[in-house]
Amino acid sequence: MRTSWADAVENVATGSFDNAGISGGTERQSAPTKPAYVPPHLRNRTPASEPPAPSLGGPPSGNDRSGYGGPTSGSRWAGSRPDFGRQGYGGGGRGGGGWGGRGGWGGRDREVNPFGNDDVETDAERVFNEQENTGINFDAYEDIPVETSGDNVPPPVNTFADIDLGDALNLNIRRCKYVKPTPVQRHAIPISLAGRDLMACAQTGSGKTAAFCFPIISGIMRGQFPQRPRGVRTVFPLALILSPTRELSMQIHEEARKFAYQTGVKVVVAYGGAPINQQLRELERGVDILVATPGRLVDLLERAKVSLQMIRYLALDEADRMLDMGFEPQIRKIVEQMDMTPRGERQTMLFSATFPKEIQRMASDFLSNYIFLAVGRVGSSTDLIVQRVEFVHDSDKRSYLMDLLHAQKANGAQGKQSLTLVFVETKKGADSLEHWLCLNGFPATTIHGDRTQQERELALRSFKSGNTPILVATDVAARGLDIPHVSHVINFDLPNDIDDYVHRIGRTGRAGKSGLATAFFNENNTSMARPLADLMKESNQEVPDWLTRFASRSSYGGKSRRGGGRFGARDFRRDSSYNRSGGGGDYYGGGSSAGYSGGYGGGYNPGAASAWD
DNA sequence: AAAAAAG
Repeated sequence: MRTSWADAVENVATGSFDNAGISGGTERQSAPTKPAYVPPHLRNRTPASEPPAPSLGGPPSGNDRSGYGGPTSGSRWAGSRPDFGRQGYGGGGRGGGGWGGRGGWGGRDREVNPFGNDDVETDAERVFNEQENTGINFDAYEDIPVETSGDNVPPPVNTFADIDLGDALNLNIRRCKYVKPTPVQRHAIPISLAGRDLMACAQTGSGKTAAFCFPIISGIMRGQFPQRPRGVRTVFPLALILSPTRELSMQIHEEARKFAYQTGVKVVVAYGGAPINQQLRELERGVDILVATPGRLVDLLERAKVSLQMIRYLALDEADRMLDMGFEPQIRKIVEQMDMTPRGERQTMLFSATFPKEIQRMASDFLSNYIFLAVGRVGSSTDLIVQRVEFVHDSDKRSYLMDLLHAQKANGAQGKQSLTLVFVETKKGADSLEHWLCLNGFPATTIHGDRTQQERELALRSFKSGNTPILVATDVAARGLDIPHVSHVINFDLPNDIDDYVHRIGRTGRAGKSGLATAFFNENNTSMARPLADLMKESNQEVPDWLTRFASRSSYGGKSRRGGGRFGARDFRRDSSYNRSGGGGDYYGGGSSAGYSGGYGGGYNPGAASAWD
């Protein structure tokens, strides 16, 4: 079934795109004819040396589609790849030449080096650093449970060298000291490079950001895009990355800037709570990839500072959160009611560690003939995190907390570097606990949505640096934040959703490091007893007897169990209750997907079913 | 019921 890379790509190019659901309802305004977009790596070349560009001329979306659908076009998706992109931007500095492509860039400022120093390490250093930097037992990767479903799933790769990401990006990968792709990267990158939509479920701390950034950057470097209008005050990013919190957007931006360094791909971030004028100035200097939180983006769209009509890539990080009750209307507005390129004509990638079925169903509105990917963690789920639950009445929580913090301090072995993240339920509770900790001589700070953005960022910096090694946080810090050296996550108040718990404890045990998670449980948390006990059992944790008793007593109103504990979720399309609806044709390209008719995706390998069924 | 996200 799986053949070669090129075949897989070819299959995608020649048939299985779902175009059916799109052509009807979506009418897009024709943009005026524009000169062809010059990709960054070609900007200082003479026309004679350029590869034949697909003819562009009509509406940007329509003909770009034919551009990557056509097998002979030599487009960025197709199997036939001209060698542009492989040379001319390799040797470190990308040389001075004035770029013709973008207006007003003649005196373009020098790109700030996002890496501490620009040296690419020697091989000896690389070997030395390999374990320290990855910390992951790569030998165990063979055992990692992986589930894919959907049509013609491209096969995974084993090394970055197996994928042609381009010299500039490869150099940045080395600068980041990434040696091997993580499991989610091994699977997700080929899928994205093949132009497919993707719903990816992978554990916290498993390299998801790079998994969606690499294909986006690579695609923009190679892509042929219509020239974006200049001289207007509206900017036209090619890629949009949305995340649920400002700090996470900042973090993604910082990472993406490293990956995009010296590729000519410009990454800009926009989020609320910060002066908009500075962000506007950044935008006006040019943007290929926009990283944003929903509120600020809607603001920018309504002011017509940003247009989404040239978006080719849409990525939602923490996608399940983005589509939950609070966020969903805003996301729907951005994706469906503004001028966003319709699904099928853009590439959409959804990533999260958890993916409830109801959210998957909603998310499929944004996707076209997508591949579902679930990648487990090395070993069993959350193997690297030791989870403890203690029964603590609300009135005793503070003194219990103090005991834990004293013990941590006395332990000392982890030293100054050891950080403790304390989650509470409410903003008020966060302030009050921080105040109390400080009164009692514990160096604590707090982050939550009632603090100013400046205070939030200061708190996070102070925590990261070890200056205040205790951070009291609401769920604003539950997802995605990569904070090295968090050795202990304390759920002072348990969340009401097991998925939130999973994300919270995922702030420790990152990048192969071990971590400890302690939860305070009492009679107010009975609804969490069952899912918590199940989760702990699945991750080989010791479940206290009293919790088991609570679990068996509690009626079960929560969400159904995750697939065997190896994954955050499984493809809802494989759930029989969704297959009889007949709406399935929506997702599988209106019959072009013979491989799926049995209920399993064409790329699914039946021989391995016993591993997770 | 709370948290996040615009000002």
